[in-house]
Amino acid sequence: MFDRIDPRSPTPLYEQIAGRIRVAIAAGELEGGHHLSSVRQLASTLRVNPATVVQAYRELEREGFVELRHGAGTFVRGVSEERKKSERVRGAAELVRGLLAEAARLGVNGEDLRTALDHELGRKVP
Amino acid sequence: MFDRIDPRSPTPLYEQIAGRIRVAIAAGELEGGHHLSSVRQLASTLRVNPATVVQAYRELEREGFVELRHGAGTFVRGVSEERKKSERVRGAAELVRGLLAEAARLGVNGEDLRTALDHELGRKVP
DNA sequence: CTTACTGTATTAGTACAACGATACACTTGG
DNA sequence: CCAAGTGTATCGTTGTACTAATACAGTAAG
Repeated sequence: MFDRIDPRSPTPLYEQIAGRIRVAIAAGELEGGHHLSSVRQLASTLRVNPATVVQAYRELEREGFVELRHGAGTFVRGVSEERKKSERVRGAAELVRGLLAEAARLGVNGEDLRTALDHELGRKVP
Repeated sequence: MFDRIDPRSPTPLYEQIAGRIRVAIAAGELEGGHHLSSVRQLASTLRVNPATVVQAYRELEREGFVELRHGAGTFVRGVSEERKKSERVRGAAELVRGLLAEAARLGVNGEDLRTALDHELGRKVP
């Protein structure tokens, strides 16, 4: 799962790590109860400090994707399809609100955004 | 134009300043040729360091909204409606691409985004 | 119980953005 | 010309995000 991780990327290491695991869970590749690599193990694999992996795991914990159990390990949380969907909706709403705030800052209105989004999506799924 | 500016906001002072002026120009409240407050004057009004105002003006200059003339002042650039529109479209496209990247990171698909956007926009203009 | 594994907590170092202070250089009106 | 106003350039301080280092504490298998 971790073929390439880029220390020189502007996105922080812990974000890269969390990102991979997050999408794996969201895509259903990792099911509930799955035992993730230990902090030290993954850190060693990635040639990264254990604290960095911890930071990634903590972020995923805040988001409800995993559960850290002291002394036992880190496990993927079981999430119902129902909850997955509502989580996606919540996430989408949050992203869109951020987008609208940014847009207002730039003097771009909602209609322009909708047009742009349709355009981008249209290109990906013609 | 600058009733409140918040030093404790997570958005930097210079961004707040640039933001106000940017939307004022985009909205047509400030026309081409308009002489903006001098760096020191605005800094004094906002109780902020002149360099901070400079940073805001520079950002607006990079974006093509204003022109800084050494010894003379800072002036709003005349922008055609045509260009304003294309700028908005370009800005919107950029924002949307950023949004899609974020969404992918979180496992949120484009359809969810479109739904969320329509929802947000619908609420504002029922 | 002991050991070898797990996560936890605290601290430090590095890099960078933000903001401010100060001296410099150009423009314009008198 | 010159004085008052303008932007310019450079540096230092501060705060914060990121990463690492190291010592601590819980869990579970033997």
